[in-house]
Amino acid sequence: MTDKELAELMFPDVKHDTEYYENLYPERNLKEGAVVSRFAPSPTGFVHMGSLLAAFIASKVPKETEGVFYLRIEDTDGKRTVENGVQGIIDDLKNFEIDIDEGVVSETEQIGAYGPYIQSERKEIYHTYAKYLVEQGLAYPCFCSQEEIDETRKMQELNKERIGIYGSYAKCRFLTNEERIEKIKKGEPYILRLKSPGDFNKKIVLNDLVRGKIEFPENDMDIVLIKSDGLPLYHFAHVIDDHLMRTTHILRGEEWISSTPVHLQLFQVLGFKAPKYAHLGVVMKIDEDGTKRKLSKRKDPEAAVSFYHEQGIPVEAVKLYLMTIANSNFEGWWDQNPTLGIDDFKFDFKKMSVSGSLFDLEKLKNISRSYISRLKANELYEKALVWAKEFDQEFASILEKYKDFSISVLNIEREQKKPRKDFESFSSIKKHIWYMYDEYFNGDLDYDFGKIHNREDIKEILNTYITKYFNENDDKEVWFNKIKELSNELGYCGDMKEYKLNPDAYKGSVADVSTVIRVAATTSSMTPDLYEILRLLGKERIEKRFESFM
RNA sequence: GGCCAGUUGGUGAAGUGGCUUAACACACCGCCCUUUCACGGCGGCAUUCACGGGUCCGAAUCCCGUACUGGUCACCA
Repeated sequence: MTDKELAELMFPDVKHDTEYYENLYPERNLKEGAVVSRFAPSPTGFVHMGSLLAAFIASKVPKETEGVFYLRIEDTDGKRTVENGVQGIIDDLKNFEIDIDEGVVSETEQIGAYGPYIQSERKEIYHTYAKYLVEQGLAYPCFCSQEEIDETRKMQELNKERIGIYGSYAKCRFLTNEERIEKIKKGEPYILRLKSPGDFNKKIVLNDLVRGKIEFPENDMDIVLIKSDGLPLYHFAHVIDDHLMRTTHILRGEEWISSTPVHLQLFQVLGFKAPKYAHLGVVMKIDEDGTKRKLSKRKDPEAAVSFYHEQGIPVEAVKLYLMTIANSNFEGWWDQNPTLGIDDFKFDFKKMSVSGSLFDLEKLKNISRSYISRLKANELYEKALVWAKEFDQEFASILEKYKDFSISVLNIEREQKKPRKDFESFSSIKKHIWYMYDEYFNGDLDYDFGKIHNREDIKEILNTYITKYFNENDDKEVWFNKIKELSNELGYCGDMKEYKLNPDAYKGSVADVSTVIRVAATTSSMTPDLYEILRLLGKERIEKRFESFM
């Protein structure tokens, strides 16, 4: 019996030969140096920081080289897939403005000429290549039961041997085709294994784009190619798909490094040209017990990419953060080129950190603060509004109702060489400016006065200010001079330097007087420029607030 | 346990044999500026690059060993 007959018996449904698919999915006609890469998650729900980093880099490099970035769904393991998992991934990518050129664009839609981009829809393709391997005598059916495999493992553990199906442990490898065919005809269940040509004593070199040369023993395990459910194992699917989709660069997490020898071998056995590999360091977190570990979807809410979307951390800020993790020279570059964006920066694999970096939320927030501070007031307004419409409708309606006013509020101490950096996210805006809106400025308000506690003193300051010194039309200098006069009139020191020299000679200083006005108008002793705030609030509102306080 | 990789301050890191008395950024601390809070400015924060040996006139940088950390060893991806 020949291998061909065996193959025919095992894969009776295969209609085409491998040539057919090679022609169906021809080499891409791209310019020299164009990178084709992909993001290929399994649909387990949402994207987390670590995968987002991989997706981000994988999308950036093609962008730089006029290549192609596509999304493929790896759902060959039914147990892993989660309801709405695909949609979750698509949403997360969309939220972070990682655009795909090809692949799965919605639960029901795929675009591009190299599909299908969902592995469970590619069964026939895998079978075609599996059949080819059987025909060539490079793969064989294995009839071992799970129990037998476990048995072998136990024995190997006992003898301190390498664990796995290789050499003489690959029992079914030595069956004759007659025996194989007979078993199949009897209906014995089987899977497909690679007849590994590798030699454990020989070395194979992986030239990783990030890590450089890594040397491994060749793979000699007869790994599973097709599972009993007829779907391929990851390794097999990866090789077939990335070849047929003409991927040039595989960017993935470092957890894949150790299986790369298997992949390289598969490429070779199938006669494919192997792509370039770049294994990215994973994003880590310090656990409660002080140890480093991979950021986990289940344990760490901040690992979910949707968390940042909800928090209103601008997508640009997250990308900026990822870029600084990916290439540490980016931060300095951005500082030198504040008007340029990530797209203008050239990513460099060699500058990528090899070991997994700790996820630093503080740093992210800081970057977010800087980013927001560089926005024009109207840009900030628009972005904040988009966020609020999704996560804080009440605030959104207020922003819309008082559009110009809101932009003015957001503009306080903004468009200047060193703008304020008090908003770390869109969600934090409200807590900094709520008092500018009467809708929020009511009910039981909590006034936080500084040094001056005496109610009579406070009343005196407010009364004198509003009756004698307040004029809406004053410019800032006049205004502040009046505050000084007011201070002097009531026994506070109008000059800070003088006050610091002689604090005991006065009831307090102009700073204390300002604080009283500030707090009466806003309840908070920590606000940006008082003059601007009073100006925007307007006389009527200020009077009302002072009165209601008194 | 086998295989692979990594180890520079609280964090991210620069650094590829002399220019390093170890950049820069975040965090933290101090001072200054200042009508509050911020912003900003200045300064502090690793006598030392996991440890031990070796090579060399010279090592964070090269070699060996040890320790520790991470990854991986499935009909998961």
